[in-house]
Amino acid sequence: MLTAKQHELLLFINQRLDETGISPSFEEMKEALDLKSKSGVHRLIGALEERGFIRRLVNRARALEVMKMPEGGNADGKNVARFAPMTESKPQIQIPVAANDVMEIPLHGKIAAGVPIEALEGQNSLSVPMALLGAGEHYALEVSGDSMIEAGILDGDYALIRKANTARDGEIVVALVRGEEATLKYLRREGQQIRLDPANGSYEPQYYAPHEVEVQGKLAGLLRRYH
Amino acid sequence: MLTAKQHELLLFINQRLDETGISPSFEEMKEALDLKSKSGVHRLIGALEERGFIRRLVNRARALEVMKMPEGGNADGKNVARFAPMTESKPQIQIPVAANDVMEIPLHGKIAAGVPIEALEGQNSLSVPMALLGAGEHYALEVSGDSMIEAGILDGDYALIRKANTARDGEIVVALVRGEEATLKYLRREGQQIRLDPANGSYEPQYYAPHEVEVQGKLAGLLRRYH
DNA sequence: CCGCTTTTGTTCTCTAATCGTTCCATTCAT
DNA sequence: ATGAATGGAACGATTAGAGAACAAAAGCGG
Repeated sequence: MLTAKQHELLLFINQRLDETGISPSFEEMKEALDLKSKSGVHRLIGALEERGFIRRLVNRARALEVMKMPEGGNADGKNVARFAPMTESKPQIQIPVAANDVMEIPLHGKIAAGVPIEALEGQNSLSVPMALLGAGEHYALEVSGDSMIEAGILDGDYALIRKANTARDGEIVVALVRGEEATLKYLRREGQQIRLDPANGSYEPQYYAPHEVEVQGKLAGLLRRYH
Repeated sequence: MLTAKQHELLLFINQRLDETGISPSFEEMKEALDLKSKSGVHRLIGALEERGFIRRLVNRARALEVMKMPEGGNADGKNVARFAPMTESKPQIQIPVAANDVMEIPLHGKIAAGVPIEALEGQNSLSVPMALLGAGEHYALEVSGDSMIEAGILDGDYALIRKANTARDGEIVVALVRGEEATLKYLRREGQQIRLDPANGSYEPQYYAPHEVEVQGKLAGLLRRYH
C-alpha cells in the first residue's frame, strides 16, 4: 500500500503524535526525512491522504491526524493489553449506497466508564445518513451514562465514531485507558499529560500519561430517538 | 479459486505488507516469483484483483492492499495474543445493505424563537434510518439557538419531527404560537393554560391560552454532526 | 483591534530515477 | 497445432529531490 518514503513519513508522524500530541510541521517532516525542500513532504502527505492513512485540514498548521497504520507498524508498541486492535489490519471498505446517501455501519456495543468497547460484535448495524459522517471508517456505540450530558450527549444516544489514532485538543474521543476501559470524553493535553474531560460537573477530569491512553476514534455524529 | 502462481504471489504480497508495511513493486514481485518479466506479474495482479483478494490504485507505485486471504492462509501469523476476537484477520468487504430501512424526509428549514417554520422549502431533504422514526409523517428542522440545551438539543442539530396535532404533557413539540412563531419546547398543561418550557435556565417558561398554541409535531429523533 | 513579523503551508518548475503498462514474440504443455 | 504462460523491451506515468516565490495563519507589540 505504501512506498518506503510514505511509510517512513507515516511512522514519523505517528511517533510525534504519540509523544507530543502535536503534529509535526512540514519543515520538521522535511528534516526528519532528511530532505532539503518541503515540496516533497507535500507530495508524500498527499499520497498518504489519498490512501486513507492520514487526514488533514488543508491550510492549517500542524493539523494532521493518523487514521490507521500499515500492517507491520504498530502504532505504539507500549500498550500491552489491547481490547481493540486499533489498527484494524484490513479496514472495511464502506461504499456509499447509490440510491440514498446512506451507509451501514457496525454497532459495536455500549460505551461508558468501565465497559470495554468490544462485547457483542453481533450482526448489529445502523443505517446512517452519509451527511453525518464523512470520509473514513466508522462505527457506532450506544452511549451509557451521563458523563457527557453537558455536551448534549445523553444516555441511550448512538455515538457515531470515526476510527482514528489521534485527535486534536478539545475533540470528543473514544479513549481506551490502560487497555481496560473505554470512555467517551473530551481529549485535552496538559504538558506531558493527557486529560480526559467529562462534560458533567459531577465528574472530575482525569489525568494520564500519554502511553496509558489510546485514542480509538473521534465522535463524528450522534443519533437520538425519542420514545 | 486461485492458481498456484496467484496463490504464491498473494502470499508474498501479504507477507511483505505484514513485515514491512510497504507494498512490493512489480520488479520485486517478479523476483520473488522467479519470473523474468513484469508482465506476468501484471496479469497475476489483475487476476487477484478480479477475484477480490487484493485491491489497488492503478498507476500508483506500491499501492497494493490485501482484502482477504484464501482459506488456509492465516493473514498475520505472528500476532500471537489478540484480545479482541477481531473476527477475521482480513475482514470481508462490507457492502452496505441496500438502504431499504431508510426514509427521505423533507428538511423544512430552521426552527427557533421568532422564526416561522415555513421559509425555504427548498429541495432539501435528509435520509434517515427508519429506526429513528416510526410510523407517521415526518420532517426535519435545523435547530437554531440554545433554548433546549439542557435537553441535549444543541444549536445546529437536526430535529426529526413527527407530524401531530396533539401531544402529551412533557413531550417536546414544535409549537406554533399565535400563528406567528414556531419553537421547539416542552409542552405542559397547567389548568386552563398551556405552558411551553425551554430547557435552559436562562429562559423563562411561557404561558398561553390553548387557542394560541398549535402543536405541529412531536420530536421523534435527533441528528448531530461533529465537525 | 491594527499592523507587522514569523512560521507554516502551497505551488511551480526542473531533473532523474523508479515503477507500471502494453504489445509482441517465444516457449511450454497438452 | 493451440491455448496458456512467459520473456522482452519500449513507453508512459508516478515518485522523488531540489529550489524559490508566494499565500495563509499565528503571534506579538502597540
